[in-house]
Order: sequence, then C-alpha cells, then structure tokens
Amino acid sequence: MTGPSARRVPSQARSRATVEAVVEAAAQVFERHGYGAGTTNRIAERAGVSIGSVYQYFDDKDAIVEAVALRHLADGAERLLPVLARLDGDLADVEPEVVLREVLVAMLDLHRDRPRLHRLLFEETPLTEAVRARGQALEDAAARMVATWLARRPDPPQHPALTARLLVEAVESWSHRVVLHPPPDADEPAFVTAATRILAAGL
Amino acid sequence: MTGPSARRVPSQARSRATVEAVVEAAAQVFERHGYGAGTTNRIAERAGVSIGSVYQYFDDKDAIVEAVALRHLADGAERLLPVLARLDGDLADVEPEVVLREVLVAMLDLHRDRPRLHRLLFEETPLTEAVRARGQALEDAAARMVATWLARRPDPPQHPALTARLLVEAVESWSHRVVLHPPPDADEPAFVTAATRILAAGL
DNA sequence: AGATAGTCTGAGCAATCCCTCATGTTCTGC
DNA sequence: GCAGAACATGAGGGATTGCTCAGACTATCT
Repeated sequence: MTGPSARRVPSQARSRATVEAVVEAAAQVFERHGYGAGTTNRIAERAGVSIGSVYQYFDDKDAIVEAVALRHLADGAERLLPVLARLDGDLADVEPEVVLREVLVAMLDLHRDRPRLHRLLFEETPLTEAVRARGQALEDAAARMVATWLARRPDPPQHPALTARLLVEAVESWSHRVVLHPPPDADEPAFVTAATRILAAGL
Repeated sequence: MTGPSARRVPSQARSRATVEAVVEAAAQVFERHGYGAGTTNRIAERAGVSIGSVYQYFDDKDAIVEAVALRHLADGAERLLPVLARLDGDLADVEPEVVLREVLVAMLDLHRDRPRLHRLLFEETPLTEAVRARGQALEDAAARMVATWLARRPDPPQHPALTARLLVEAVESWSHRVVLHPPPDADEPAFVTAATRILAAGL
C-alpha cells in the first residue's frame, strides 16, 4: 500500500535512458558489493549519472532495489512462462519424466543467469510488498499451469493444486541450490536425472 | 581462515553470563529489526550491558552474528540428529512413507521455533566462512544418514548419496516455506501428507 | 524567441553507526 | 589485605551514508 512516488516521471528519451542506466548499474553494484555496501553514490557513479539525477526518479534506496527486483522478476517470467505454457500444448501428452526434465532444465538456465543478484534480491534483502506480491503472483501462475497439467493426466493426484505447488517449490529450490552451491556428489546432468526420477515417480 | 579473536576470553562466571546475554539479545534484536537496523548499541542495551562490554568479547558486529548463527545451528543439530539417528534404529524397517512423515514433522517443528531468525541468519546475511562450513557439515551429516538408510532398503536407488541430498534439500525448503509462507491451498496436515506421498513414491 | 517544463549537477548536511579508550569497579590468588 | 588481573562503563571520535537543494543546462511549445 505504498503511495505513489512523489518523484518525477521520465517523459523524454534522455531521462528514460537515465532511469534504465540507474537500474542496470544498481543491479551490477548490488551483485558485486551486496546490499549494504551497494551505496547510492556508487550506483550513480557506475551509471555515469549524478547522484541528484538518481533521486529525481527514485524516492530512496529501497525504491531502486524494488525497481531492480521487478525488472528481474519480469525477465524471469518472460523466459519461464512460455515453457510452462507448452504443458497445455506440445508437452500435454508426453511422459512426465521428459516434461519434468524440460522444466527443470529451463529453470536451471534461468537461475544461471545472474545467480548472485537473484540470491541477493530475494534472500538478503527485505522485500517490498509490491515485489513480494508480484513474485507470489508469478509462482501462483506457474503452480496453476502445472496443476491443470496434472489434472488432465491419467491417474491424477488427489490435490492437483497442492501437488503442483510442492513440485514448483522443489524445482525452484533445487535449481537454486545447484547453481549457487553445486553438490560435491555429482555433476549437473546426474543431478537433473535424479531429480526428475524422484518427482516423476511420485506422480 | 579467520585468525583467532584478539579479544578477551571470558573466564569468570560474570563475564560468561555477559557473553550469553549478548548473544541472546542479539538474536532477539536481529529477529525484530533485521540485520541492518540491528545496531550494536541496541544489542548492548537489550542485553543490559554497556556497549564497551560487548566489544570486550567480540571483535566486531559480524562476530556477534557469527556467534548467534553458530548457536542456532547447534540448537538445530541437537534436535534433529537424534531423529535421523533413528533411521538406523527403530525406523530402519518401517515403510518409507511413515519415516518421511516423521522426519518432515520434526523438521517442521524445528523451523517453527524461530523462523524469522532462521531466515535472517541464512538468507539476509552474508555468512561467515565458519558458519557456512558448519552448516554444510551438518547437512552433509544428515544426507549421509539418509543415504545409508536408502542403501539398506530393498530396491535402493542407483545413487543413494545424490538421492539423499535431494530429499534433504526438498524437506528443508518445504518446511521452510510452510512455516514462513503458509500456502493458501491447504492446511499443514494436508501439506505433510502430499509431500510425504510425493517423496515416498519416488523411492 | 521567449516561456515553461524537463533534466542534470555535485558539494555538503544531517543522521547514523561501529567501535575505542580512559577510567572505575569487582574478583582472585597469595 | 593487597596487588594485579578480569570485568564493566559510556561519552564521543572517525567514518560513512542516504539524500537535499539551489542553480545551470536542454528540450518543447506557442
């Protein structure tokens, strides 16, 4: 329920470029220095912009973080939702093991992109309500798509919605882990195989 | 590879009480205010101790966080390892569904204790190497115990170690989630049932 | 061309925050 | 009971940070 920003809204091309430069610079600075050491002055410097310009468009430091997080979420959704949409298309009648592998691999690719930034945004930073809600909405959407896929299979589970959420959760946390803390026991393909086997057998 | 602390080591009962008060106060302050706003002066105040006394026994703020994290890890291990030890005892020949439920419930109880502190220590804070290593060691121990349980069952999986790690990971992240962000789809018993069903079927 | 609104600048203010240190108090061993 | 070690105190130094503001430059419109 954060009120609308009291700041200026960029209208010209020049200022839109400024805002984008700030968001990208903030992503890089946070990635490299973490949240606390990612100072606003450093962000401005890296963006090649005066600190004053930053505060023309962002209420405060948290607003910058929020913008970075929202852009990161949007990128993720843009890459992941198409794959999940295939559950209702060409993947509808494929064996679950293959489907799960497809989804897991896509998730791994996604997390490989900016793992440190991802971790920082969603684990080292107190999330804004807006970001939390948006992330929740995305996870809900993903869970719904998986749930309808489950419900249409032969011998569907008793609680497709709940099962779907658990699946999403497991895939999310596993890919998280394998990117940030690669397990010593095995390489990535073995990991994917074992994970798909566990989940596929449970359906 | 952090060198030994240059600070005083408490030898009298009075100073040991001070150190313990500081650690507990820090846990409470971090729990309430987060890492950034959990200032050292506030910790000292809550501990009923001068800020000077804090720095008699801790090198810096991070050393306080480290002490809190290590104590939290020790508490968790003390509560969880006995349950896992039963895998080689009275739970050795029970159906996997029952075993998994037992473990999952124990994990849920554990996370219910101080969920906010847990989240903060391991997700909002840059971990010290010592803490990271200790946490890794505990997870390794847990994974090993699960792995030997798997290996001794009829029809064991091809890679017990990897499968065990995936199971531990899933149980950990699920119980994490259900405590911090209870799913809207179902209550906790339904969650436990669905989770155990998925994992048990996959073995 | 003048006027208005948009954009940019960066020195520096106000507010913390972490941590020190000089001083005082309590304990322990002899 | 005394000396020395352990323990406790808290005002404030030094450093840093988020953010402001007064003013200058640029774009757009009539």
